[in-house]
Order: sequence, then structure tokens, then C-alpha cells
Amino acid sequence: MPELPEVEVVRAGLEPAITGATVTAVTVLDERSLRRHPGPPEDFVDRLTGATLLAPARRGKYMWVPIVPQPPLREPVETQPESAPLPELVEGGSESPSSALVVHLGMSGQVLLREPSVEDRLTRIRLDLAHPDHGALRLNFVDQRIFGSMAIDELVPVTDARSQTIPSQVAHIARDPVDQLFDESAFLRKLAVRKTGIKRALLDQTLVSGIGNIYADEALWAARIHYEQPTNTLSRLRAKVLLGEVRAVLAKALAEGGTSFDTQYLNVNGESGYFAHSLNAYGQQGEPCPRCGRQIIRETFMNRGSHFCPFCQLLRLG
DNA sequence: AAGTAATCCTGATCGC
DNA sequence: TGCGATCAGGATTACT
Repeated sequence: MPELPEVEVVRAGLEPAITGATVTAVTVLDERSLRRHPGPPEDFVDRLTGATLLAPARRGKYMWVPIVPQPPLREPVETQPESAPLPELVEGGSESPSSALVVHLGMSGQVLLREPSVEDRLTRIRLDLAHPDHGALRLNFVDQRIFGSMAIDELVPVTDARSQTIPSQVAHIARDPVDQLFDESAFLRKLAVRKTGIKRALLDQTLVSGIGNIYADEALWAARIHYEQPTNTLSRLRAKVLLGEVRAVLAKALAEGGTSFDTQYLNVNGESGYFAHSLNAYGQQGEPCPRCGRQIIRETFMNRGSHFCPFCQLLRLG
């Protein structure tokens, strides 16, 4: 479930269930779901098996679970070559983790928490877990289109805060608008010099992360801005209003458990969100605009749909 | 350098 | 019922 609210629903659902659990088995059913793993599938399995999972984190549409690797088995002393002094790298219980399981849901990914041995159709990767308090459980990574992925990646320091880390493959995206450290003035500055349409900019994860096609259309409708309005023609005030609408729609969707059009987009317990009932523009082509009553239309844009009210959301040029 | 199209995929659904 | 076309919530890559 792709956009920020849906990913956050998954992250929040995972947190109490898997934090502190140990991975007992890893089954890769389709290697294409490891396309973002920097190494062969066996490497993914080896690094994850036996590892302990810490509390899941998120930025934008990416989620990751920091992992503490299985402590390496002590080699029998007699096999140690020479007597090279070994660095005391283990016992670092207070050390912060250096790697994480990175999960991206793509267009159709789901993370489902199940009783042991439960199977789900279209499962691409399966993790069997043992939790000290909750016992055994199974995590099925389901993904119809295989645009999503799992990967083990190194955690690197962020550049804009102390003692925070992020997977290296996520480091290039901007913070999301619900992040306390989101740099609003930097976003507005970049927006002002961009030469592109506003929707393209909203979907550019290096400018602001977490927004996808649904919430871009919803926020633009709320702010009464046409999706092709050039970014450099938006006043700072209009841009700030738009950002406010983005935050509002993301928060409301999160409160309602995300958007589910059908059984494909579910939380970790296989349940739908309710925000689909609150959509004003997305998927509402042919329906009356909730504000002015005229028909919402859909246009093809970036190989997908843009939904808007042609009366409320006028393209203003010049 | 920056902006935009092309590409990666499968499965559900719709119209004929 | 069958079959092809269409559509889907994303991000990276390769061009211009």
C-alpha cells in the first residue's frame, strides 16, 4: 500500500508485533523482489537468518527494520590463524545497529502478519519469526506487480540531524511533510526555482517524500490548484497553503487507516482502510465536485490519471 | 544540469 | 466463456 499513510499503517502495525523478534527462517519465493538487495539472494537469507529485529522506522514510502545480526559463532581457538589480536566486536549490546531490512511496497506490496504456516497468494518473500513474548509468527511479503522490494542495506548517518541513521538506498529522498525535521523553507525555495508542473514536483520524492498519485490529486483539489500549474508561478503563500493541505490529507488518511479500493491494499492484519470514502477528486471522474457540483474529470498524465475539478482548479498562466 | 519519457511487472476487470 | 485491451496507489534508468 503505497503512499505515506498506508506505509505508516503498516509500520505501526508491525512495531508491537515484531520488535525484539528473531528471524528463524527466510524463504525467497521470487528473487525479483530482491532487486534492490545489493548482493545475491543467498546473501539476503544469510544476513537475515538468526537476526533480531528492532523497531521499524519510515521515511516517505520507505520502511526499514534495523537488525542485530546473529552473533558469529566463536571459532575454535586452534583454527585461528597465527595469533592476530581479534577486535572485540561482539558484546556491543549498546551499539546502534549498522544494517536494516528495507521494505518498499511499490505499487502493490503488502506485509501480512500471520500465524505460523499460513500461506498467502502472491507471497514473494516469507519470514518466519520467533518473538520472546508473542511466540512464533509469520511475515508474508505479498506483491502482485513486483515493483516493491526487500533488501538488507547499511545504515548511514543522516546529514541533517545527530545520531540518526537511514539505509543508504533511502538517503537520497527528502524528509516527508509529517517529519518534525522536514525543512519547509528548503522545500519552498526549491519549488520556486523548478520549471515543471506542480504535480510532478509533489511526486518527486527528492523534493518532498511520501506523496503519491492519490494524495497529490487530493491536496491539489483542496488547494484549488491545477496539476500542471508551473511551480515557479505559485506564490510562496499558495505553496504554503498547498503544503498545509498535503499535511491535512495525509493526516486524515492515516487516521482512517489509509486508502483501500479493494482487497489488494490492506494493513498487516489484512484489513482495509476507510479513506476511500473521503476522496474528493481521486477516482471521482464523472462525479460532481463536492465543492461546486461540476463534474470531476480525469486526464492522462505521467502514464497515470490526474483527477481534478476543471472549474475549481483553473490553470493560471501569465 | 535538469526535466521528462521509457521501463520494470502481474493480475483484475471490462468490453466485445 | 473467451480473449485482448486497459488499468493500477512507484521509482529508477536512460535519454534530450
